[in-house]
Amino acid sequence: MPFTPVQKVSAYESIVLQIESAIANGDLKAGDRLPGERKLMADFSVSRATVREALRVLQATGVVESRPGDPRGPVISHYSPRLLEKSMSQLARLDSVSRVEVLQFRLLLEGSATRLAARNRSEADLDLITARLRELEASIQADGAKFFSEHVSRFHAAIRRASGNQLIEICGNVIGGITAELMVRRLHTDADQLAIVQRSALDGARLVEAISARDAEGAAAVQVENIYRFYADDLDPAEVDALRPFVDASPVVE
Amino acid sequence: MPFTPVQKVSAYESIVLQIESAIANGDLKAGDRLPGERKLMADFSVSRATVREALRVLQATGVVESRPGDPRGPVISHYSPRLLEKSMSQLARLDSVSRVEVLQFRLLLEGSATRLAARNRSEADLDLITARLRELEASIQADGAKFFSEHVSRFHAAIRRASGNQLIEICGNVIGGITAELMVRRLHTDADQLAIVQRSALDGARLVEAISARDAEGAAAVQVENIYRFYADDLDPAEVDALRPFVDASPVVE
DNA sequence: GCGGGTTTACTGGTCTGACCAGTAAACGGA
DNA sequence: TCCGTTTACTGGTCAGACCAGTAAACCCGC
Repeated sequence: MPFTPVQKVSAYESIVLQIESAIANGDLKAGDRLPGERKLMADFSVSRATVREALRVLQATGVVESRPGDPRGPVISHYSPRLLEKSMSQLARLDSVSRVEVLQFRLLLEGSATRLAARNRSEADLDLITARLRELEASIQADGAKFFSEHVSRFHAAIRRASGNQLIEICGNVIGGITAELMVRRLHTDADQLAIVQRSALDGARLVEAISARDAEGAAAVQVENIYRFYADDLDPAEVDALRPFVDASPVVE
Repeated sequence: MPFTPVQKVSAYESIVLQIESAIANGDLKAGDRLPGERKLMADFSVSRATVREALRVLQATGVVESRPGDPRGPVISHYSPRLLEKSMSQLARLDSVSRVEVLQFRLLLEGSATRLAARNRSEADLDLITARLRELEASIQADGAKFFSEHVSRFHAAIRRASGNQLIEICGNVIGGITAELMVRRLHTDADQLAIVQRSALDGARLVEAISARDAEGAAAVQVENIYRFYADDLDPAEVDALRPFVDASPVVE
């Protein structure tokens, strides 16, 4: 018998559902305004407390934004990766998720982003990437490894942007942010910071060259190899072994 | 001047922040209980309405769960991919995100999941994958394309599970769910459903063989090729072109 | 007629205090 | 010792109130 389990939905949940489906089917779209809380409480015939709880969850899930005092009411948000960021770092921080899994995922995303960037980049993309590389180099010249993590993040972000795939770009940004913490720790524990960082900048230059030449496989290989080498010393043999497939999948073309 | 923009945090936000950081630094962990709302309102010295709004956003972001009548109070949740699912389908459904981007991402994830599965699968993994393939074949025998999408999803999910990378697994599950809609539409519009579906099942058999033989590259190639072919007819040449790199990166080994 | 300060009518944020249906643990009788 | 009953409490909802803050309407001097 195809009975479905009953699910009692509370008043505020029903409001959330109604508003979400109004957005899903196009009745409401980003930028539109919801009525104020007092109007909503009349529309749904619930108390204000209930309306507010509904608005709170819509706000927490990035669906609407409200500002006190605004007579125009809450506004349907434009997309922001905030929620994705939050949920993915939640996942990555799980005890059951190992460093290796995070690094595998990173290699995967950065590798493809780079491959796509080399294929699809516009001149403007290339300019931005080059500019970010220059900033990175200048920062190393001036302050050594001090601001390396910030600048290399921006450099990589520019490459992801050039990939033309927003899914890869945004997931890459998120994972990049998470691994940035690892990176800072990595640099902190290593005496030979400067050598590592300079090596990374050199790889960056080769990378930009390959992207500029639209050499997708070459670019991806340099990128993946660079990231891999950055963490490799820190990992034990088993971990290294688990990472190899992601590096070898993009053989370095010399 | 390094001034930081002031950010007034409201009462309920402060509560959310405090509870979240208590979890982050280990004072609270999954399974632990929060005091009831009345106790919390005394602890934070705010009204119950404020406590409830805080609990609502914690609940919406999957941090806590509460059940009416439970004298033990709200409980800190175990991780669930619900939020990740929600935020990623939010992203994938954006108008600015094209079908091709979603499919690229899917090829990327399924390809690596398969590669890893072939390397890392346990015997139990292999058994489960095989069982899912048998179910898929039986379903086609009995009902043709009718339940294809459900069964093939479960088959792929089993492979992702065997990959041993939870990031790839969960993201793959999410994207799988999203593309399942595309799949249903695809099958609906095609007169030759049965042929497509049978072909897919054949690929599945080759896939299981390769995973069983721990042939990572072979498995990945079959998987990616299969998914690609499934949608290829539906796409225009430019879209096909954007997908090729993801297919060619795993050359078919005959 | 037109800018710029002032008023005003609202907004969202918070509080108090109340009632209800439902739960789980303590209680009590067999 | 077991099982039904009570009970004290839970979360969900409501009504009504106050406040700080906003934006648009207003009005005044020019």
